[in-house]
Parts: sequence; structure tokens; C-alpha cells
Amino acid sequence: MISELRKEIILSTLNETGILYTQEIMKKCDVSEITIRRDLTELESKGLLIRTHGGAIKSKAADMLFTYDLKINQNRQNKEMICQLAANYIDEGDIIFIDCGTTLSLITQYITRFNSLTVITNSLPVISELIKYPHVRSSLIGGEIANERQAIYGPIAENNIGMYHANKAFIGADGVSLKNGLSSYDEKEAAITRKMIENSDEVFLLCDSSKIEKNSFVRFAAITKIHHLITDKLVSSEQLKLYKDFGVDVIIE
Amino acid sequence: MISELRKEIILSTLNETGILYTQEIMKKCDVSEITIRRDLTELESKGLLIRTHGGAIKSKAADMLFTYDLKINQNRQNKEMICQLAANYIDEGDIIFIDCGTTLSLITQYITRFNSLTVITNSLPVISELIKYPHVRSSLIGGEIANERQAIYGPIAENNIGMYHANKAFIGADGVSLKNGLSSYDEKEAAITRKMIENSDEVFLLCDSSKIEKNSFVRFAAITKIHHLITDKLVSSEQLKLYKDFGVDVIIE
DNA sequence: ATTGAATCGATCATATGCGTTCATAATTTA
DNA sequence: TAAATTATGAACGCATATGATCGATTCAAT
Repeated sequence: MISELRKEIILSTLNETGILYTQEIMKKCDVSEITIRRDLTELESKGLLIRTHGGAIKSKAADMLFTYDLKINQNRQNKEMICQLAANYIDEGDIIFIDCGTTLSLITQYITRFNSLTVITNSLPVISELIKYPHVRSSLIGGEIANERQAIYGPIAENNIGMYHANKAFIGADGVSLKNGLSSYDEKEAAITRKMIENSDEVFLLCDSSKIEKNSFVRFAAITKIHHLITDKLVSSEQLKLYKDFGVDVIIE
Repeated sequence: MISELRKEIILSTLNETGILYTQEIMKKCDVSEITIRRDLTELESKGLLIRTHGGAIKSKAADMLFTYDLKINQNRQNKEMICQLAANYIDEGDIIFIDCGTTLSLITQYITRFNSLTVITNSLPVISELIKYPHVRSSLIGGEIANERQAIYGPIAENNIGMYHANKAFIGADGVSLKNGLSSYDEKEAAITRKMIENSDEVFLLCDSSKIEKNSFVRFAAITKIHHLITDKLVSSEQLKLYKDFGVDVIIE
């Protein structure tokens, strides 16, 4: 058996169960114990798992490798609808911020029809898509790579955003409520989004209805900073009214 | 059996199973082992598969965020050798600049073995590969996207490089000569590379021998800025001596 | 804390696969 | 037909993957 195949088995086993034992893989692959231990050492050195006594546990990275695709497909139809709605508010000649996140990464397909658009983003999947369309001018915000997010964060990134000014920002959040405003489960991500809000004229928050009136870990902006909330039709009419009364333009299909 | 047919068999087997063994194809095609190994070597140099001990696995180029498709395979073996040599000069804990270009983008495979490396680059393919390895800390230089180059350029990028300092820089050039120094066929690319040189302690120039004593459009650095020149063994011994006399450490296989 | 069992890393041994070189056969070109 | 080029094969020494051993370390139950 080719060693590469063994490593595949190790990583996929780990992905399913989160934990594995040397003995278990040893029998499954019909090789000696020390060979498996050598594999584990190698995979650990690449950061793809974490060794323990008698086996290994899943690492964040391996998790990312397997679940990023899954995550983007969760609720995909809703996300695409939201993005399509958002794209209606883009005009020829706009300079726009695009935040990172699985929702926002789907917006690219709706913006390549513009001939004179400038996009500024910290999202690698967004750039990965836009790079195919040379007529869309795009800039990437520099800084540290957050592997599991496929995006760029950190103080340098936050500082870099200040070098740009956009007329529209399309941002995401993990939670939004009238009382606590926008919140995120990651501090660094929150800082980036806050900066995008600060440096743009008009702010569009894209988030599906499941996140409305939910709060996450880090609060990063008041609801008044948002001009438009683009969401799906599952939002309740009471919530809709409350947000409108607060001066937020709620956009649904 | 015609060699083209064998290669078809190899690639379609690989497409179905994701993995193959030399012995298996050898029997199926009724040729010697070494013939199959030669086929595998050739197909690998075209980026169509990845060789392993005893066989090959499917090329994973498909799931990359960014890839060069054609140019990277020109002279690929030489480029890989040069990168492997370069990686020998990387130490644990280093902070390194990696320039963009098809040669440099191959260096990633040799640096993931380090546990405490920090990489700063403007190359999207480099980031695309390193993002899989969370133990490698990486930063992307921000700025404008150059679509055809899969990299980041422009005044903001140039300015951003100044925010970093590396102890080693691994750079490329389109031409290098003792008289005119390093040159590039693109002004923006030259500016980025120049900044990397300025902001690092030790500079490694990676270029194949075909570029030695050639001049390109934009001169961007004197030869004295380079501490090491890593190239292939086809460099002539006279040239080698001349460069050494100039104080350049020429590294060949 | 003590002790026994399991696991670990280091070292050495071995088998298999590898690239290099040279030789031969097939194919193309002159 | 002769020469040159290409494809293939065989032999050799080298490199890699794997396995066995053994003392050290860790774990867990007492």
C-alpha cells in the first residue's frame, strides 16, 4: 500500500470520528505500529493532526480542509438569493468593500457583469473568483492569513483598510439585534468589518433570517451604522417592522 | 503498445481510483517497470499526477484557489530543483519574503516541514498552497490584483512591504547580468522585488541558467544586492567564476 | 508514590523501488 | 539503404519505506 493512501485513510478517519488509535489504523492498513506512528509524526509536522498517546486527534486545519465546502453549501440557495438581491444595489463605477464569509463569497457571480467596478476585499475566495474577470478591478487587503477562514486579518489588515474608501460596503455578521447591534464570534473578523463600515458611505448587511435578533460573542457596530439589511423571506413581519422603525431599510425577495 | 495509449491508461486509472501502483500498470500494459516509471516522470513534469514510492496519486491542482496552468510546467524539473536547493537555506524561525513568479511558486512544497516559519508574499499561488498548513504563519501583501500574474502589485503593495522585515528574501528575475544587475520585463513587478530586497537581510535570487547574462526591460537592482544565486547546473564554469569573483555565492546542485 | 502495561523514539536491518547508464530494438529522416 | 532519433529494456548502486528490537517515557490503577 502506498503511504499516501494510508495518510488519506488517517485523515478521513480523523475527520469522521475526531480521534483515532494507532492500533486501529494499524489493523486497517495492515502495517506495523511504527509505520503508523511515523505517518502520524509526519502529518503532525504539517499541522494536519495532533498526536496523542496511542493515536491522534483532529486539528483545526484538517477540519477546515473537509468542512469549508460543506459550510458554503449549507443554506446555499438562501445565500445566493441574498447575494443576488444585494447585487441589484450595485451601480456601474462603484467602489465596493466585500467582507469575507461563506455568504459574501457567493456574490461574485452577480457582479462580473459590471464594466467599471472596483472591489476591495479581504476574502481569498472572492479574489479567486474575480481574478478570472480582468475588467473588474480588485484589491486585496494585506495582512495575516487566517487559514481556516480563507481570509486576511490582523492589525496590518485593519490598518490597511483605512487606505481605501468605498461608496458601498457589503458585510456579514454572525448575529444582529436592535439592542446589541452587529456581533461576530471572532474578534479579528469583527475588527475588519468595523473598519469597512467606517470607511464606506453606504452599508449593506447580508445575513439570513436565522441570525436576526441573535447575539454572538463580539459586538462590533450599532444597528444604526447599517443602512440596508438584506435577508431572506423567513424574517417575521414584526421584526421587519421593528427594524424599519429603527431606520434600517430591510430588503427581502 | 504505443506509449500514448499507456499514458491514457495511467491517467484514466488515476481518475477512477485516485491512486495507482507501478506494478499494476506494468502488468496491464505488459511493459517493464522502468518504462512505467518513465511515463510517470513525464506525466508528473506536466503536472498531471504526483509520483509516490511505488506509484502515483492524482494531482490535486483542482482544489487550489489559485494556480498557474501552463507556464509553470515549462522547465519544471529545473525549477523544482532550484527551489529545493533554496529551501536548504531556510532555518526554523525564519521570516522570509517569497516573490511571485512560476519558479518561486514551487518552493512551497519544501517549506511546510518547518514548524515556525513566517512567510510574507505577494503571490496568490503561494498563499493558496500555504493556507493548507496552519503551522506556517503567512502574510499577504495588500494591493491591486494583477489578474494575469496571480499576484499583487501597485503603489499600495510597494508601500506595504515596508511594514515588514524579513531575514531572508527569495526572489526571481527575468534577467541577471554582472553589468546591469537584475532586470524584469514588468515595471510593477520590479518595484515589488526591489522593495523585498531592501527589507531583508539576506537575498537569494532563484533563476535558471537561461536567464544568466541576459537583460530584460527594467533594471531594478545591482548584482551586489544579491548574496546568493541559486541556479541549475547548466551554468558555464566561466560565468560561475565571474559571479563568484563579484562576491555572489553561486549555488548549484 | 509504586508498579506494570502500553506506547514512544532511536537505531539498525532489509526489501523494494528509484535513477543512471549503457545497450538494443523500433521508428523516422535523409 | 544508412544515419539519426526515439522507445524500451537490463544492470547497478543508491534512496526510501518498512519492520524489529530495546531502553526510555507515559499512563493508569492501585
